[in-house]
Amino acid sequence: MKLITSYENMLIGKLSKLTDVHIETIRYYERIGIMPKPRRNDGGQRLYDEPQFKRLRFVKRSRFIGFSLEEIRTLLALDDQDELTCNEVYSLTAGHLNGVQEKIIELKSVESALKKLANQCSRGSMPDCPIFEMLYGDDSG
Amino acid sequence: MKLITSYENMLIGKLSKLTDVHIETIRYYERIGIMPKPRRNDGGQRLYDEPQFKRLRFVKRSRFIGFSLEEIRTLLALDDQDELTCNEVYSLTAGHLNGVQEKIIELKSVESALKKLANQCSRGSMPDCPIFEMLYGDDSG
DNA sequence: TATATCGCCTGTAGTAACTACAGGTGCAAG
DNA sequence: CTTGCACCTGTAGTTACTACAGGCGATATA
Repeated sequence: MKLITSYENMLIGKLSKLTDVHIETIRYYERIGIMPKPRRNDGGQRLYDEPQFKRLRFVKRSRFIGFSLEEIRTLLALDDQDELTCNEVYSLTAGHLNGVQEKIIELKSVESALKKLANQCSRGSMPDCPIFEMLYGDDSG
Repeated sequence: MKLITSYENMLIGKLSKLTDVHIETIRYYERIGIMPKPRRNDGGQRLYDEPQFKRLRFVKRSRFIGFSLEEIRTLLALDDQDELTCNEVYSLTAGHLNGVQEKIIELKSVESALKKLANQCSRGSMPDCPIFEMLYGDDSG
C-alpha cells in the first residue's frame, strides 16, 4: 500500500531501475571508485540510499552530456571536498560544449558525403558501383 | 630529381604519410586481416605498392565515413570476390546514413543542454553552482 | 519440507579500434 | 665505426562498459 518508493536500503536491482544504469555498470563504477562502497546486508548484498541514488543519477546525466568518467571524477571530487568552484565546473562544461559542436560539424560533413554516395547509387548490380568508386577512386570528392 | 613519388616498394613510413594512417594502425590492420601481408625486403621490412596504397586509402575513407572495421571487411570481401552487388553496398551506406543522422540529433540535444548549463552560470565561485545544481538536482530539465 | 526460480555475489575475460611501450635490428650518412 | 633514425615483434594499456561462469541468498510454490 505504499505509493512512494523508499530510497533506503535499496538493492542494486532497484537502484538500477530507478537510474536506468545497468547493474554491471553500477558494480563497475564501484570498482573504479566513481561510486563509493555501499553498506551490505547480512547476506552480503549491496544496500543503497538516497545520496547514492543521487550520485549515480548525477553520473548518468553527466555521461549523457558526454563527460568522460575522468571528468566526472573531477566534478565529484570538487563536490566531495567542497572545493567546488563554479569556474572549474564552467570551464569543463564550456570545453565540452566545444568538443560537441566540433563533433556535430564533423558528422554533418559525413552525413553529406553519405547522402552523396546514396544518391549517386542507382541500386543496380552493375560491377562499377558509384559508391565503391567514390571510396576507392582517385578523386576523393 | 623525381617529382612523382613512386608507389612501388614503399616502406611503411611512406605509406603512413601518404594515407595519413599511423604505422601502428597499418600493422594492426595487417594483423586483423584488413590489410594483406605485404612483401618484405631482405631485412624483413614491409614493402607496399599501389594496390595496397589504394586499399588502405579505401579503409581510411570508409573509417572517416564511419563504417566499422567489420563493415569495411564486408565491403572488401565483396570487392575481393567480385561479388560486389551495388545493392548490398547501398544498404550498408543507407543504414549508416541513418545512424549518423540519429547521432547528430542526439548531439544537438546534448549541445543545447550544455549551452543551457553554460548560460546559467555566472562563473562566480559561489557554493551553489547552477551547473552542478542542474546535474545533481531533482529536476532534470 | 523440498525444490524451483530469481536476484544477487565474485572474478575474469571480451568488446572496438586503436595506442604505447620495450627491447632489438636495418640501413644510410658522417 | 658509430650515430641515429626507421623499422621489427610482441605484449599490454586505453575507454566504458558488457558478458559470462560458477555459486549463494531469499522467496514462492508443491
